[in-house]
This record gives sequence, C-alpha cells and structure tokens, in this order.
Amino acid sequence: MRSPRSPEEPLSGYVLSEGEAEADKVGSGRLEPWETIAVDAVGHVIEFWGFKRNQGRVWALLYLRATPLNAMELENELGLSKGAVSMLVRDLERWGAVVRVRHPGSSAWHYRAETDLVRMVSRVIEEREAGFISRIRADLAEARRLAGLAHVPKEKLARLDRMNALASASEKAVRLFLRTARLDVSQMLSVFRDVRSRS
Amino acid sequence: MRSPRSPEEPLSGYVLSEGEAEADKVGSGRLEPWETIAVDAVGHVIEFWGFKRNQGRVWALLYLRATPLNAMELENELGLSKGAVSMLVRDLERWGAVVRVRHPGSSAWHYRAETDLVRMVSRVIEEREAGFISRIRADLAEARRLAGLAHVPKEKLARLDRMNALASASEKAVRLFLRTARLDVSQMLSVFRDVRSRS
DNA sequence: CACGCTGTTCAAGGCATTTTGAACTTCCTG
DNA sequence: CAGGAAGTTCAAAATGCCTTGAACAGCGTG
Repeated sequence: MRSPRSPEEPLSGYVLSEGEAEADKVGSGRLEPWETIAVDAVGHVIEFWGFKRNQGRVWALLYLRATPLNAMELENELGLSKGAVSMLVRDLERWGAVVRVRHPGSSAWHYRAETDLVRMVSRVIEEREAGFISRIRADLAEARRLAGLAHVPKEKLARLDRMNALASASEKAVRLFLRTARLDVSQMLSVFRDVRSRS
Repeated sequence: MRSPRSPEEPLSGYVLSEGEAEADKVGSGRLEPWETIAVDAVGHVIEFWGFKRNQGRVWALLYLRATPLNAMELENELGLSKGAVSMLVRDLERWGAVVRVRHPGSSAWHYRAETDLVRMVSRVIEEREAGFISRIRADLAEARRLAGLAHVPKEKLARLDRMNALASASEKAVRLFLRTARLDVSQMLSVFRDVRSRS
C-alpha cells in the first residue's frame, strides 16, 4: 500500500536506500547473511504497512534470535544509534510487539519479541482508519453542508454526494479488509504460539 | 493504510502542514470554502493510499467543476506552480484518472476528470502488491535457503518458516482486499457514470 | 552517595521526496 | 513562418520524516 508516486517508476522490486545496499554497514556486522536478508525483508513489509522500516528490523531480529537482546546488542547488530534503539523499542513495546524483561545476571533491560506483530499491524491500522477516514467523511459532509447553504447548483451537489459515497465505500472496504485479515491472522498466530520462546 | 509512525501521536485527525492551514494561500483564492474542504479531503484520501496529495486535489477540483479546466486555472485555484500542474496532470492522465481535451475556442488543453479515481488506486496498488510482496517472499525464501546451508539450528529454521507463513498470509490478505474492494467499487462506478460530464 | 552503566530526550543534521522557477520546446495563430 | 502562448523538463530549493549524538536522568552497586 505504499507510494506509487509517479507512473513511470518501476513497479516491482523495492529501491535500496544508500546505506542499505552495504547490508549491516557501520555496525559490528555480526549479522549472518541469512539474518540480514530476513531482517530486511520484515523491515520492508512493515514499511509497506506504514511503519518505520527499523521497527520491523528490530522486531525481526528479536524474533529470529529466540533469546532476548539488550539495547547495545541491537545497536551493534542492526547498526543503529543508541537513541534510535531506545525509540524504536519503545514504540514496539507500546504496541505490544515487544516486551522488556530483566535478565538475571545483567543490569540492562532485555527485549523479547512477542508474536503479535500482525495483531499490532491490524490494530494500529484499524485505529488510524477509524480516525482518519471518518475525519475525511466528516470533512466531506461539512463541505456538503456549506455548499447547500451557498445555493450551489444541484449538479454540483450531486457530485459532492458522490464523493461522499466514494468515501463510504473506501471505509467499508478497509473495514472488511481488516476483518478478514484479522481472521487469517488469528489462525496464523495459533501456529506461532507453539514455538513462542518461553522467557 | 498510512504511517502510524509513533504510538504517542494522535490517532485521529490529520495534521495540516504549514501552508495548508491558510487554505488556498498563495493562489488567487478563487476556491469557495466548500470546494477547499472537499478538494483537501480527497487530497488526504489519496495521500493515504500512497499518492501525492496534490494529485488528489487536482482530480477533485476537476471532478467538482463539471467543466474541464486548463492548466492555468488549476494553478490559480490550487496555488500550484506551472511545472507542478504539468507533472501532476501527466501522472493522472497516465493512470486514466484525467483526460486531456481540446476545447473549441481555446488553444490550451483542458483537463476533465474521469470517474476512475478508485480504479486507478486499486490498479496501482495491485501492481505494487504483486511486485513488492512477492519480492519480499522471495527474500525470505532465500534467507531460508542460506540458513539451511549454514547449518542453523532447527529452532531458528522454524522461526524463519513462520515468517514466511506470515508473509504469505499478508499476501493473501492484500489480494483478498483488492478483490473485494474492486467489487464494491465497480458498483460505485456504475452510479458515478450516470452523471458523468458529457464532454 | 558517588561512580558507572543503561536508557531517554530532543535539537540538529541527514536523507528522500516534492515543488518551484526558469530555460527550453512545441504548437497554434495570424 | 514569425511571434507568442502553452506545456515540459530538470536542477535547485523547500519540505517533512527519520536518525544521530550529546546532554541528561535513573538506577544499582561498591
């Protein structure tokens, strides 16, 4: 669902941004090649859904390494700054996609991936949808009201009404999508849970 | 389906960017208030779907004014530059959301809104989806292959497999969405066509 | 209770995308 | 076919989002 921008640009295959081409670059480069690929793939998915790429990368690494990692490890493995890790992890935590655990022998927090990535995506999308699309509908309704007061010709009013109908249709489509996606996903999740890392 | 970014940001109501707050600003300001609202609402929807806001605004204005406008009018009404209008209109044209018509008494091109805005959105999304998600799946498959060669422990392989399953589920969900949205929309379009401006 | 280690905050910087504006091209009109 | 209006192009500026890094805060330990 992301930026088509201009019709002439290539339609498949995502574009690597500068640093990304050289994999784990700046960081210690401890990531194995297969990890890099998987982590970045999740980064792309999550970006596709309107989140930050690095939120996906953090979650993916935590998920792949069954064992909880601390902030420093995330910095090194993913080549992120301290500040970035702090913020990314906080976001994931609030969304319930990551939990913070205190490890026995260490004074640092460790982070563990929940399997709720998808649940998080659909919840957040739903919240946005609720606020955003209904705000748009409200705007169109307001426009319609003003136009009515302003004695705008019937034909134009009809066009406004049709825009409204369009917005409603979008809204319905998105809701339907979320409902079905949720269904697909809850089946998925039950599979996931079988191998959930026992903390 | 657009940028949730950070959990603490307000979840409803879009944020106005600088210039937008003062409505039609720089331009001649010929737009009526209700038009401004409606045009911007469409701008937001279209941005939500990953296009440029001004592509939506141009289409919306053309749709609301039943009569085709030329480039200069679009510039003035929407406060855009000559170059911007040229590019925006070209994009919409290639997507089939706008057609270019030669008006009898004038040497300038005029632009007319097709009712295909929604068709355009779903087509473009579908194209992106086809390329993008399948690319991601391919990446995960590659990661899985490499991990297999690298004698990665069974448990980690299982996690990779689950990521793959997740990606498949996304793909299925998106496809389903597009199919149903298309259906909703084709019903819509039939309504639209009744009042299509006869050029 | 001071030190050091971990995590948080946020202004400044960096990066990608979008818009502008001016040079250039095309096409109509007389 | 000259003159000019309309349209296109593209480098540079503007914009907006994300990350960085350094200052700050919290906490646990010696």
